[in-house]
Amino acid sequence: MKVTRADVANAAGVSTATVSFVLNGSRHMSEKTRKRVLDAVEKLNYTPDMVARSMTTNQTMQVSLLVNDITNPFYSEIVLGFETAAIEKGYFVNVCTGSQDISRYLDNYIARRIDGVFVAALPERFDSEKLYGLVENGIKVVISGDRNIDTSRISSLENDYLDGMRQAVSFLAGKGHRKVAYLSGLAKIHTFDQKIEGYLAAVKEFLPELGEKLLVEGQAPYSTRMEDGFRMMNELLDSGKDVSAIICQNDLMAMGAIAAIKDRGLRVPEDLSVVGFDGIMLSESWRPALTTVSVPKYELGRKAFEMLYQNLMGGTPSKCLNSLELIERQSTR
Amino acid sequence: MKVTRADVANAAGVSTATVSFVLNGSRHMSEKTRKRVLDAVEKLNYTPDMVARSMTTNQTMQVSLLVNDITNPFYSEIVLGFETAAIEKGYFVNVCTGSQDISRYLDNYIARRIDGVFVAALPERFDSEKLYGLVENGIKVVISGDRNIDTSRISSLENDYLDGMRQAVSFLAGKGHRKVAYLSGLAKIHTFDQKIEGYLAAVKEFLPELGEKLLVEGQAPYSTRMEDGFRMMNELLDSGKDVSAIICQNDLMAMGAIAAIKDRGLRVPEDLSVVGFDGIMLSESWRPALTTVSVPKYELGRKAFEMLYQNLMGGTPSKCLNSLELIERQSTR
DNA sequence: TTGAAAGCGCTACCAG
DNA sequence: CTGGTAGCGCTTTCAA
Repeated sequence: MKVTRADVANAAGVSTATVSFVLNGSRHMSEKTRKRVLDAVEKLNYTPDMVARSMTTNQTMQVSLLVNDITNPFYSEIVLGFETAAIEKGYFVNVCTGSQDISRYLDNYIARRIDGVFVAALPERFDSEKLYGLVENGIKVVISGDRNIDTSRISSLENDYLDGMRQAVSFLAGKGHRKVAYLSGLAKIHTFDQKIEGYLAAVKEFLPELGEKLLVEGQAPYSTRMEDGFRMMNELLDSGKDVSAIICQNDLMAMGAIAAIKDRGLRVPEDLSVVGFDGIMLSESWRPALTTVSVPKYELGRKAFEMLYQNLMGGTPSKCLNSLELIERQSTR
Repeated sequence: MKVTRADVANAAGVSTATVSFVLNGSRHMSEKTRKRVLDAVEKLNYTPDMVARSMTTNQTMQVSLLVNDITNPFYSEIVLGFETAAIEKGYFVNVCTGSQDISRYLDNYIARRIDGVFVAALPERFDSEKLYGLVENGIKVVISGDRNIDTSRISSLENDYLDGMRQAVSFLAGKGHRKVAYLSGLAKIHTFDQKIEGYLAAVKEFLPELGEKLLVEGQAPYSTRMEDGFRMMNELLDSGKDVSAIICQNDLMAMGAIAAIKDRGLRVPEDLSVVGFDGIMLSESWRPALTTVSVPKYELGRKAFEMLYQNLMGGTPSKCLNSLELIERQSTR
């Protein structure tokens, strides 16, 4: 029923080995045989079976991208960049949404012999030993978001959030803001939100007089969605603390925060300035358009695949630090 | 190096067949042997190789979800529902973003022996013969968005956009709106945007006096993103046509349209009412919060997998029509 | 320039 | 209740 290599060989009057050689171009064949085989392939409408091929080549030509939360548009563009680069090199891409237990995906990678993975999920959500487990099983991995990783075994692709936060605080301070709050949305464990660290350092540098730090933490493992921004902004407002500008962990939270501000009859940026992070497409169409510290998402996705690919081709794991750029729009004054 | 079935058999002092039987529970084994095998598995840290297994079982336990545009949050929730249901049944899910040539994904499904696919991409973007090609290769498929599909071969899961549009127009007419426009964003080929058909019918029913139809079409294959809504709204406003309410193909376009309206100093809903489609999470946090015809996205994803699963278990392709619900919020008056 | 055949790791039929 | 073993479709070494 299913057309196989043998059928093609038969139809072309050659051996299965010959068919392989012409199909994979792994050996020079006479033009005549080549044509005979190709004609047979065409006639029988033959499609090579990647599963069987994987058995012998020991590679699946499948790479995976594990994102933290597919619901956050931040990841969409990363996915696009990654996929585009991967397809160019003939890989099939597998995106995993992060909606389930992360370890589960990781186990599957081993069982399914995925060639490489780009993990863009919060390291709090899984045991990083598992990552090294992948490596031991011959799977190449690139991670984004865990600065404690052993870069001799796993490639690391980070964004310079320390500097990004510095830009944000410095920008607001330059506009005359003295009371700048940060809605983190991540748990206290500072290791995972470098932005907290960046905020603390930048406040010290630019707003030394700000006594009590206006830092709002989230709940474990993370609460960085739009509704979290909405809720946390309300909490901040309810607390009666004096604040004139808010920095949010990401654009989604910033949007939620703005909704909360508007619902109280306050205006952005007249009464309160808001800056986000990520620079998702939505941030531009949102009204007021968001001032945000933008991450080069598409490029990040591409870069991640490139790092993976180098590793796949025999190179050693590498590391890379992306710079961020503040984009001024309408939500700040 | 890699620990295999044979190693386990060896360590447990049994045959590979025995190992298979206890691991798959496909035959009853004595408690003693069972334990011996399980211990060996544990000790050697053995993971079954799904690739090899696929070779013999002729199924990969992998299903795929092909969305039109991962960038549209509408799909995120569908993905979540689909994935959750699939994982419950032990399937590995593969989401394809739709950023590339759709046929390419389809070809890959065959080569990689994917068990089943849920296609939620616009049928304009690929040759539907390809879909039947999948079926011929033993792949089960569920499609959403093509009402012309042969449901004896492919399962169909549609949303009742005809009724949804009827609800939208009737709702606006009930509010006293006489000049209701529709920003479609899809090409003229009415077959693919049932909403156009619904709009025309509903206008005829509720607004018979509306002479010139206020229908703004998009460019092929589709232009239904936020910036398209922004652009099309500007075009409509520039045209000087008299209009008091706008229905948009989806929420994203509605948001873009609102941004365009606000940029002209007009207000929503005071000057213009706007209703969207889909009911994405964002639509609730947007200000003004969007009135929208909501699609049960998570449930739709789940349902899609269930249909696929029935088919996979030997059932015949089925069909299903989802009802929609209008949610009134702040963008209409 | 081409072919034969030995696996890759697993399942499941046929024996015992 | 357990084992032997023939494949699944493909690649690639070794011979011809």
